[in-house]
Amino acid sequence: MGRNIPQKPNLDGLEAKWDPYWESNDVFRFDANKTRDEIFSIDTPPPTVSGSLHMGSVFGYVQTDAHARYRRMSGKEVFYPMGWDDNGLPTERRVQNYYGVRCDPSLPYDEGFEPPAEAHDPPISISRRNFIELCHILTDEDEQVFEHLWRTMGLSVDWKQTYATIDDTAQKTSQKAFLNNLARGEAYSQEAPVLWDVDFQTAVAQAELEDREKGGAYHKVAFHTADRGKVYIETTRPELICSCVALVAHPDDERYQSLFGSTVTSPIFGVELPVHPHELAEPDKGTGIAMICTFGDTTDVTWWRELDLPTRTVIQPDGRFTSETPDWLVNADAYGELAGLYPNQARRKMAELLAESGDLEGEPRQIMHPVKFYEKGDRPLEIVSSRQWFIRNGGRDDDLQKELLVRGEELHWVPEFMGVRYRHWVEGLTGDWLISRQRFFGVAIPLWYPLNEAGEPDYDNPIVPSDDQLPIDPTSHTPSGYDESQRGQPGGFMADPDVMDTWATSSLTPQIAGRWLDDPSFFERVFPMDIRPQGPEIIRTWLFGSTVRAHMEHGVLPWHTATINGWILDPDRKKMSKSRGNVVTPMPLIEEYGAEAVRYWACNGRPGVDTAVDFGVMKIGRRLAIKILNASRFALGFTDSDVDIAAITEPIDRSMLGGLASDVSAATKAFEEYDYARALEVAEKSFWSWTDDYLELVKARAYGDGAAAESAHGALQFALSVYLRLFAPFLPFVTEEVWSWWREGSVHLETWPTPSEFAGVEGDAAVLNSTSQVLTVVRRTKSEAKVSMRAELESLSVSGDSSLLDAVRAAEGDLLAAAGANAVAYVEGEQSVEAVLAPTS
RNA sequence: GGGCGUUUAGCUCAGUUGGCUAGAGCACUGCCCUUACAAGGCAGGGGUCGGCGGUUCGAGUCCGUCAACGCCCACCA
Repeated sequence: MGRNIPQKPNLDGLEAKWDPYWESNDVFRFDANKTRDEIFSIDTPPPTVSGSLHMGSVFGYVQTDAHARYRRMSGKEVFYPMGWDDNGLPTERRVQNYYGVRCDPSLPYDEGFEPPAEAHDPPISISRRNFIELCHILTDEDEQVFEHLWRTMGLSVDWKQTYATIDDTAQKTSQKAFLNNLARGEAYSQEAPVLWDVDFQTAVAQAELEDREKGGAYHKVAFHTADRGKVYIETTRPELICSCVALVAHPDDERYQSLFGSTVTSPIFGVELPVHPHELAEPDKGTGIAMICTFGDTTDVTWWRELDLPTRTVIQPDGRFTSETPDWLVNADAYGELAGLYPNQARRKMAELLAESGDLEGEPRQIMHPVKFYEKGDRPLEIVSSRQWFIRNGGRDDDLQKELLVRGEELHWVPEFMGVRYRHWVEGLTGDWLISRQRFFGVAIPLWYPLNEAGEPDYDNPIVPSDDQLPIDPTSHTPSGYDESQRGQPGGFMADPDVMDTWATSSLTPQIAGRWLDDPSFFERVFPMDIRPQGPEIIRTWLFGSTVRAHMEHGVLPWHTATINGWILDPDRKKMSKSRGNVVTPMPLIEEYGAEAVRYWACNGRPGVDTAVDFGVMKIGRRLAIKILNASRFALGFTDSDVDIAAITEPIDRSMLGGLASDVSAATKAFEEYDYARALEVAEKSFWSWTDDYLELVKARAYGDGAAAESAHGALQFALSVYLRLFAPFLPFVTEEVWSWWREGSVHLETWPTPSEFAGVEGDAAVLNSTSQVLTVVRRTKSEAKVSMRAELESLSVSGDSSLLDAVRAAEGDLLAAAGANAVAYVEGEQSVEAVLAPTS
């Protein structure tokens, strides 16, 4: 076998060389003919393609790839698909900004519409179908950018196993699962107050909320009692006085006992309002008595529901105050000042009105307080009553909650403490999972509603499509038994206009990637999956949602293990965010340091541990990769033939292999525990001592000939084969490059090294270890004397117990050559080494 | 207010069931062109392991407590 070893090997171009090779040779192709126990399946997170690429996008994926490569080498058939999460709001928002368009569902489809070459300003209004087409065009482009990144990073994905959360399979899967939920009573629709984003004009779910500290002001406002007295409330939202339905105080609050059961009238508007006791009212908050509006916050919703209060809505879905004067206002004149305003404008106006009327006590008191936002939104959420679809998630059902908590305990969490986040989330749920969104680019709720003779929909008896019709868009498909001309007509039907939230579809990634509906045999071979790798921030959404869906649909956990990666921080250990302008993107780093270096950095981050982008670590990774090239060149440079392991006879050679065998065990154990970082550390530490000590010790012998030289050649080849395989999960390009110098096929399809390979060549690790220690002293002596490492020794004396002396004696020839000594004196006694330099002539 | 995590050399981090004379890399200092590697190698200096208190023959490692930082959750009138 001829070897083709470059004179001056380097890392440049390895990504571009090996990625196409792997693809064209089907190296990572999944063979679905294997049985379930032969398969290792991965529920890869589908990245949001419309999102920005940053180091967080690389971090977790590389860690998962290391697992995938390890399992593949360990003999598993690895199911490693890749999905793209392209449906949903992020894509819509990106399309709006990218092209300068707005979706207007009332417009007709324009067949000849050409997307603007650059963002149009002001935005063009286009039909829903045109808008969706643009979403597809742009996500296709975004997906290519992601695929290019993943390939450059060397992810060992089977690129024939891809899906997108908006493709037909995903839509069909999502709709079928929803219809199953509906049939089993796990999905239901309801008219109810929901959290509402006024910019996107859609409902949002509890899982998508975040609190932000915002400035506000307490306004102390007088309500009037029947006996012309005043009762003060404090509110940050005086503009909602017109939607006030009651006052509330704690039942034990002495101050308000006399008011319970009586009524007060609101300032400005003169509306008569009851005063109720309720446990949730906190005596020490504000004045201890609060106004209940429909709806100012989620507590209002609780009071409204529990006290059975009327609904007086003033805020419209677009966030403005209604332009129609509400009919419940007694003094309606003032309302004209508020009509059409946004809440913050109305708040200022209302404060003026209250000041004028003398109902505002003192100046508003400025405070900072947490305000609920949609995580992708820019303005505070409002609460709007509307009809929405929900999937039960245990938020309103103790039995289901218990079942889901048990699932969380069954799941193997890596690291273990991440399971706590799941438990807390499930325990803290306050309602079912709101899945409907009043948006466009998503999987449609696959339902129609019959219209009665008055043209009103019967929401309780939706018209359900048959399985073979899926996927459907009810706004363009006609339900069977009806004619399209009956759409919107009395006695006819109407489509559910909503789409499902992205998570309602991505919670089914195991079913989508696993071909649940189209190929049951395939599904059985990959599901439940082995691992779900993901970030910690989506435990409450993706992980929990997936658990709910699999629990309901299949009665099992969707995976055996969840590996949760850490959070990525910028080089200054700050959270990366666009607004901070500290987002680090991967491509420039890959160009500067190489993909292997970035992979090395990612694999150095411990499982679940927050990790800063660290160029220093990348440099180390790059240096390691270069070292592998050079050491390999050395190890393979002596002979073109494979040396039989029987030729490995020298004690130090066998000693080196003995030590390597235990390193292999340690790395394997770490990988089995999903600790890729430890596996890398073990391999790296072992490799550096191999190059620093063993290679130096055997160098002279290896350059010679005869049996002693052949033993060294054999040991070098043997060890190199092991090291390349140990590093293959982390540094796939450089290991493949070296493998190609002397072996056929891909190193990534080779067997993971096992201790049994070492049978017959294992020696006592002490020989190499002891000799290395002696060599270190020799080096120190030379270093302190400031002479070359090639300087000759006049004498070399080793003291220690007999086992140490025997160990060194076994490697004496190599030690003499590496140390530059003529002889070693062995002395039984205290352990020490004495090296004396020869006088320089 | 509750929970989880982190706190080890100037920096970034290891340290697996308690045995450590506490490690690595970067940075710093010195030396070495040695035929795998100068985009390198060898060697060196540098730490009261966040504070306090306990358990133990022995604690970076276990327990309690406090503090700082980060994240998550919470009804935000």
